[in-house]
Amino acid sequence: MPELPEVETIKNCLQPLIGLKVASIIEICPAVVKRRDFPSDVIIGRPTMEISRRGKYLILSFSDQHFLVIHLGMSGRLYWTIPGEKLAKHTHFIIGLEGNRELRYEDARRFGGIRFIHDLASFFYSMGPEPLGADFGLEQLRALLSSRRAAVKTLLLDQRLIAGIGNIYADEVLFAAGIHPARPAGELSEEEIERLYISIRDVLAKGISHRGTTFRDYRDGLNQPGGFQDFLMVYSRTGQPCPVCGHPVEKMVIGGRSSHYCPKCQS
DNA sequence: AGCTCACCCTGGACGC
DNA sequence: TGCGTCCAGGGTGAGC
Repeated sequence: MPELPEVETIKNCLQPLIGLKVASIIEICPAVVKRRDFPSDVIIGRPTMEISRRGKYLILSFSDQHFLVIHLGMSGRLYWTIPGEKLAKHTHFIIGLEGNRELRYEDARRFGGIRFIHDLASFFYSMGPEPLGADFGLEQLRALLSSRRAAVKTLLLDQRLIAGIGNIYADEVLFAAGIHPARPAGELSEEEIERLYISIRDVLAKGISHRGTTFRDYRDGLNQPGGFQDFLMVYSRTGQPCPVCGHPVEKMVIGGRSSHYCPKCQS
């Protein structure tokens, strides 16, 4: 389940590919291409100019406004290797690069996808701010939550409000903030909003520093697992003792998503 | 406008 | 052992 910290880690791993020219594109499973503003061979011969991230999307930039925008869904992997390496079972897309390297896209459950896009700004038009960005402030978070009746967790998952938070980090952020995930967002106190703001930045940053969470499928840009799973406090720990107070972690469904929390530490 | 929910997909866990 | 069932989840869009 690649969320912001996982995609950021992949982005960092792929930086050595910048400047390498695209030699070939092999679409093993064309269905993973969700949008095609231009034919794939248009970028052959062009170097990758930039590899960046927006929310949970990874962006490969080529000259003249040609972008490959990749979402990994829940089981997607994007990593580089050498062409001779054995092909994994669910490899759907391969970008051959000069220098005997290739970028492979794997996705067992096919929730993810690749988009060939010209107008990046319009694609990301409705996406919320980057929570680790310098321009994401407490004021902004307060405004997003005010007078909303939906559960605070549901709003944290809404990419139009904040970009990049998924189910794992939403649960971990709310635990760190001591806020029950089902609380109506508009009822949070000023102090709780401040704790939430700090926790969002803190937990996401810790996730990045541990190279992401490998709960099951996630691998980084070198096909290696992350390390943050060893630091999860509540996610997928139903029935196990809360690391802080020892009370068993509980699970409930909020907005159709399984949500894990400590009923003593979070209110 | 705000909110909820079904849908897509398939591997893995679990029960019988 | 093998089969059937259920669960996981991001984004999208329908419907209230």
